[in-house]
Amino acid sequence: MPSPQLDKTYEPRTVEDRWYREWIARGYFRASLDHPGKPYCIVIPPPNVTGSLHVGHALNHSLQDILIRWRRMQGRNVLWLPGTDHAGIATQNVVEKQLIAEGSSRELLGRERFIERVWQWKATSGNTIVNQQKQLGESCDWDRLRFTMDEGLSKAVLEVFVRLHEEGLIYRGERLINWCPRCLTALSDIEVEHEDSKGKLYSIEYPLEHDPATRLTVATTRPETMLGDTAVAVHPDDPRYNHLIGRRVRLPLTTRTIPIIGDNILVDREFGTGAVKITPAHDFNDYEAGERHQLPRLPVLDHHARLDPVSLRAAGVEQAVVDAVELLPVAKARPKIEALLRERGALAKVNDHKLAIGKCYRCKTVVEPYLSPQWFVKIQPLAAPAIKAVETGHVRIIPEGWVNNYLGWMRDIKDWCISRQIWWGHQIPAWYCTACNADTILKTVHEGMATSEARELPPASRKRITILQGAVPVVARSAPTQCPRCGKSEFLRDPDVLDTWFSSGLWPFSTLGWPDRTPELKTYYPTSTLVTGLDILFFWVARMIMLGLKFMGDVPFRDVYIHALVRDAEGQKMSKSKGNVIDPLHVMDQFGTDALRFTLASMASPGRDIKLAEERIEGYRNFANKIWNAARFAHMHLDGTRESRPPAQRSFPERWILSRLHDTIRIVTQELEAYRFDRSANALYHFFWHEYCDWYLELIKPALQDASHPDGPSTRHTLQESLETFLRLLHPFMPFISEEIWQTLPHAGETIVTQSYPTANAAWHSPDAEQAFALLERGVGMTRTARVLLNYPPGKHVTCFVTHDDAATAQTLAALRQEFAHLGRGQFTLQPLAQWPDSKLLRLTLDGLTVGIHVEGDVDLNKAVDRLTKQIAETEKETQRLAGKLKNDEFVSKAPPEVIADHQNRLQGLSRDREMLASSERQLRAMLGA
RNA sequence: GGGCGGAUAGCUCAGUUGGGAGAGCGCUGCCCUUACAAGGCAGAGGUCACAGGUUCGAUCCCUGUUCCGCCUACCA
Repeated sequence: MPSPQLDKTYEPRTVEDRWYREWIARGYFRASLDHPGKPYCIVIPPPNVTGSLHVGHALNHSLQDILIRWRRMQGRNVLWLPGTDHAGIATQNVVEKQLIAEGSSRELLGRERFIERVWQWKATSGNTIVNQQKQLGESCDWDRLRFTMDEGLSKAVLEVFVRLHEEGLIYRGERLINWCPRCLTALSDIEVEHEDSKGKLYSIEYPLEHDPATRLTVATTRPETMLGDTAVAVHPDDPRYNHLIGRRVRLPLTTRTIPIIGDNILVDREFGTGAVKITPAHDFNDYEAGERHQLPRLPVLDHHARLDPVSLRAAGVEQAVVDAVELLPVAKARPKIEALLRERGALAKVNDHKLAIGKCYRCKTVVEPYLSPQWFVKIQPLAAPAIKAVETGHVRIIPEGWVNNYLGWMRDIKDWCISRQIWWGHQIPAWYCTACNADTILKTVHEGMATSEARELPPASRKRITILQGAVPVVARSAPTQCPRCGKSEFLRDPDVLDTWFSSGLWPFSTLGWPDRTPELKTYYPTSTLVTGLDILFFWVARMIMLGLKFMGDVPFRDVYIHALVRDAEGQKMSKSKGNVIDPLHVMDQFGTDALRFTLASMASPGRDIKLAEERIEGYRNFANKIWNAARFAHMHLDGTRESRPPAQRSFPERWILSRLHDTIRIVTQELEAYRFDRSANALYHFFWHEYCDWYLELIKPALQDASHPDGPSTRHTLQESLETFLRLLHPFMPFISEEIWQTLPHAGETIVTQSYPTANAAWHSPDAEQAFALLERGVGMTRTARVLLNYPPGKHVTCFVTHDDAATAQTLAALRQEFAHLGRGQFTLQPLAQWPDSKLLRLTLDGLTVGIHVEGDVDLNKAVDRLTKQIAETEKETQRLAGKLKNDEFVSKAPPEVIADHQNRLQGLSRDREMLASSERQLRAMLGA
C-alpha cells in the first residue's frame, strides 16, 4: 500500500474533532443489551448540569474513559452512562443572581415562573459540559444521557420517598438543623464546612437569685445567644457548684431567672469556670441538654440570623435591649451585647479563643443552628447493611486506606436532613389538609422584606408559610383529592424540595430505569466500578450504597476507585478567586487532549494529590509527537514485501522488541486491573520512548535501508506488527492519536475503538534476546562515553574492541558485532583481550564488560584518566563495603546462603573490574608520559 | 481533640514479602547524524525528615519527635 504522507509534527486539534464525530456517527459507544460479552458498566458521577468542565472532572472522566475503552476492547458488554444533576442550591443561586441583576427576584417572580426560568437556564447552558466532555474524548453512550430532574428519575425519587415514609424511615420533626441564613435553607451536616478562625471567649456573670452578690460565671463564644439561655449547667460532682443545683440565676439583660442544673455530659469541669450557659434553640449540645432536662427552647434569631424583636420580647428581654439590637445580624449585635453587659458589670473578661466556625459549602456564609421543622431520613437501619457491604468486601474501596474513613463515618452517622427551603428540585410529595391542620399552618407577612417592598409582591409571595411540627401530611405518589380524615379536598403541598443528593443517591439504578424492571437493570446492575473523588465519599458514595442495598437488594457497584484532588503546581487548591485554575479546555487547545489525558493518568498515584504543572502536559505533548514521528519513520520504510516468520526465527532486534512489548502488555494490563493508571502510563511511555524509539528503531535501520537485506521482509512485518499492537495498547490513554495513526497502517476493521486489546503472547517472550540486549546497551553506552572522554565528534568513525571476562557472555557479544558497528559508529572487533593492541587504546570496564576505543591524533587524555581514577575509587569503596560484610561472622552465619553467594560473586566481579581499570589507567598514563 | 496520609535528586513522584537508591521534568556539556531540536548522545546531582529500637543487615518493620496536608469533632 502507498505510504500516506504524515506532517512533521502532530496537530491534535484537527484530528480530534474529526475522529470524535466519526465515532459518534458510527455509534461505537452505544451499549447493546444483545452484546455477548460480560457486562461492564460505569455510571458517571453526574456533574452540575449548568456547570463547566474543570480539571477535576477531566481527571475523573479521563480515568473512567480509560477503563471503559480498555474493557470495550477486551470484548466486554460496555455501558458508560452519562448524565448531569440539578445541583439545587448552586443552580438556584446562579439564577437568583441573574434575576437580581435584572432588578427582579425569585419572590417577585413566584415559584412557578422561577422554576420555568431555571429550566430555561438549564436549556441554554446544559449542553456546555456535555460538549466539553466530548472534547475530552469520552466514550459515553450519549443516547442514554440522564438528568436528575427528568421524568424517569423524578419517578424514582417519588417512589423512594413514599416507600421510606411508609416504612417510617422518613419523618418530619422540629429539630435544630444547620441553616444558611443567605441561602435561607437547611443544610445537611456534611454540607457545612468547618474552618478554624480566631474568635473571643466571653466570660459573663449571672447573679444568684437568692444571693445576688454571688455570681456564677459562664463562658461563651457567642454572647448574643445568652438572651435565649434557659439554664446554666454545672457538673453534679463538682464541689464548687453542686450545692447550687436547683437554685436559680438572674439572666442579665432580661427579666427572667433560669435554673441551675447538673449535667455530666455537657459540662467539662476543666474548661473555663466549669459552668455552662444553655441555649437549646441555638446550639447543638445545648439542644441535647435541653432534651435531657426538659428545658424550654427560646429562639432569639430569625431565619436571616438577625435578632428577632418578637422572639426577644417573648424571651423576656428588656425593651431597651430589644431596641438596641433588633434586626441586627449576629456580627453587629454581638458588640452591642458585649457593651451592654459591660455597662451592667456583667462581663468578667474577654479572651482570644480559637474556634472552628461552620460555613455553607455553597456560599461560605456562616451557618447557624436553627430550630425548624424539617424532613429527615432515619439512617441507622440503612447504614447497617452499607457498613456490612464494605466490611465483607461486597463493595471494594480502592485504595483501601479509605475503608476506615468510610466505616468510621457510617458507624457514627446522624439522621439525614433532606428538606431544603428552596424551589429548584424535587418538591416533597407531602400534602396537608388545610382543614385538619388549620392550627399548624401559619402564614405570616414575609419578614425578610421591608414593608414597602412587601407591598410590591404578588399576594402569593407575600406570605411566609410555616408548617409546624404537629401538622399531619398525606404522603403519596400523586396529589390527594380528598382528605382521608375529614373528607375535604383543599390541600397545601409542602413547599420544601429534597436535597440534591437524595436523587443522586439513586443514580446507579434510577438511570437504568428503576422503579420499572428494565432489561438494562437486569444486565448492568450492580455496576462494575465507580470512579470518584474523596470529597463526595459521604455525600454520594455512602448514600448510593445505602439506597442501592435498600431498593435493589444489592450493592450499586463492586469497586469504588477514589482518585486524588488536582491542585496547582504549588500544591494549592485551585480556585477562581486565587486565579490558579488550570482550564482543561485551554490545555486541550494548547497541547492536545491526548496529552492532557495521559498526564492525568500518569500522575494518578493512589493516596496523593496531583500537583499539576503545565510543563508536565507539555512533556506528554512531546510524547505524542514522538509517537507521531515514529509512525512517520515506519511509513517511510514499510514499502516492500513483508514476511511473517515465527517469532523465534526473527532477527535479534525483532525478537528483543517483541519480548519487550510482551512485557509491556503484561504490565499495562496488570496495572489497569489494580487501578494503577500511573504505572500503566509510565510503562507505555518508557517502552515506546526508551526502548522502541531509542533502540529498536535504530537497530532495524540497516535492515530497512538496504533493499536487499535478507531480514528486510521480516523486519518490515515486525515493525508494522509491533507499532499496530502498541497503538491498541495505548488507545485507552490516547484515543485520538492512536486512531489517527492506526488508520494509516495496514489493518483489519474500521476503527481501533473496537479492536481487541493486546494480550501477552508467550511466544514473544525471549529472555535470550533481552540478555543480549542488556550487553549491547551497556557496551554501546560505554563506547559513547569513551567518545565523549576523547572529545570525538558523534559522527566520527572509530575503531573499537569489546569483550567480557565470562566466556559464554563473550560469545553472546560476538553475535552482536553488526549491531555494535551500527550503533557505535565504527569498526568493532570482538576478540579476547589478549589480542587487543596494548597502546593507543582507551579501555573502560563495568561488570566484566570491557570496551576499548582507539585513541587517534593529539587528544587530551586527562578527562579519561580522571574518569578511571574516580571509577577505581568507587569500585574500591564498594569492595570495602562488601568485604566488610563478608568478614562479619554473624553475617556469614545468619544471612541466607544466596545472599552470601551473591555478595561473593559481586566482590569477585569488582575485583576483576578493578584490575582491568587499573591496567587501563596505567596504559593511559604511559601514553601521557610518552 | 481524634483519625488518616505524606516527608526519597533542584521540582513532581515511583520504590509490594528488609540485602547493590530509580523515573519524568529541570540542569550541564556536545551535536541541526534524512522519523522526531516538541529531537539525539553523554553527564552532574541523594548520610531516603530527625532520634531510638528490632535484625547479621533498615528507605522499607516498631516506638517517639518535628514539619506539611487531608478528613473528622460539641470543649462552652
